[in-house]
Amino acid sequence: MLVTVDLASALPLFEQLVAGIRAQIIAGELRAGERLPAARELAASLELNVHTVLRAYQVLRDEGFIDLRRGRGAVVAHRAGDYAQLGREIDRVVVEARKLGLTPNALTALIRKAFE
Amino acid sequence: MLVTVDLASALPLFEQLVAGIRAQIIAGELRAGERLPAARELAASLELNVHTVLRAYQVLRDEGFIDLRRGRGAVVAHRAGDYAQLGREIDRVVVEARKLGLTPNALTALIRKAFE
DNA sequence: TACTTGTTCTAGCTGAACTAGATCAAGTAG
DNA sequence: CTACTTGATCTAGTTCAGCTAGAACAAGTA
Repeated sequence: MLVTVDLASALPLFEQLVAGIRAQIIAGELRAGERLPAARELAASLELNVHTVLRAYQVLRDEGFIDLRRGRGAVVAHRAGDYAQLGREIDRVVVEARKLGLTPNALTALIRKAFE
Repeated sequence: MLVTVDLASALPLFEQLVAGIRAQIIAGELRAGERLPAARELAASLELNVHTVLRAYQVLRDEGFIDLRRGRGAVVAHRAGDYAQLGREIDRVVVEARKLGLTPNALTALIRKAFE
């Protein structure tokens, strides 16, 4: 599993981990039942604190993307739904936003408002 | 102009101001040339610090939504583009995300990645 | 039984966000 | 010219989220 982290980014480290792993699950690069590296292991390879990785794992669990159990580790959950259509919709909204010269922040803020 | 702020929100106050005003400009509720309240004035009515409002105004200026000049205040900028299509695309992507049980955070993270 | 691995707790550090007050500079209005 | 308005800039103190660190605990595995 390939996940990278940017210390200079404005996004919190645990959010970067969440985003990276979540994107891979949605893209099908990580399949249901597949096991993620142990938190201590991933933390060591990324030179992060265990707590940071664990927090990311807990967010992914809360969102339903993985299952966590002591002794067994983190496993990609079985999740219903086809993400292909979502990907196409996302591409379209990004194209439209770019056309209007919106910043990523502006677009995501608008979407967050529409989500309420 | 109606803008509200939620002290309990995880979003920074200045971001909430930016999002609120930006949304009104895009929705056409605030028109090009129209003047926003003076920073000191808006700060007083929302019980915020002037610096917080000024920061929001500066973000909106950086994004091209308003013009700022000393003595004259903040004025909605003339901006090309039709936002109706964007609104429809946003609605579609939100519907799709809801269908898949995604959280707002998950959706915005995916969009941010697609924007890169 | 020994090991793995997530869970929980305490604790300290850092930087962003917010507030506060003061001063400056560009523009407006009399 | 003068007084007022209003954004720009600077310093400074407080609070809180994020990150790190270390330890002990509990559920599961071999």
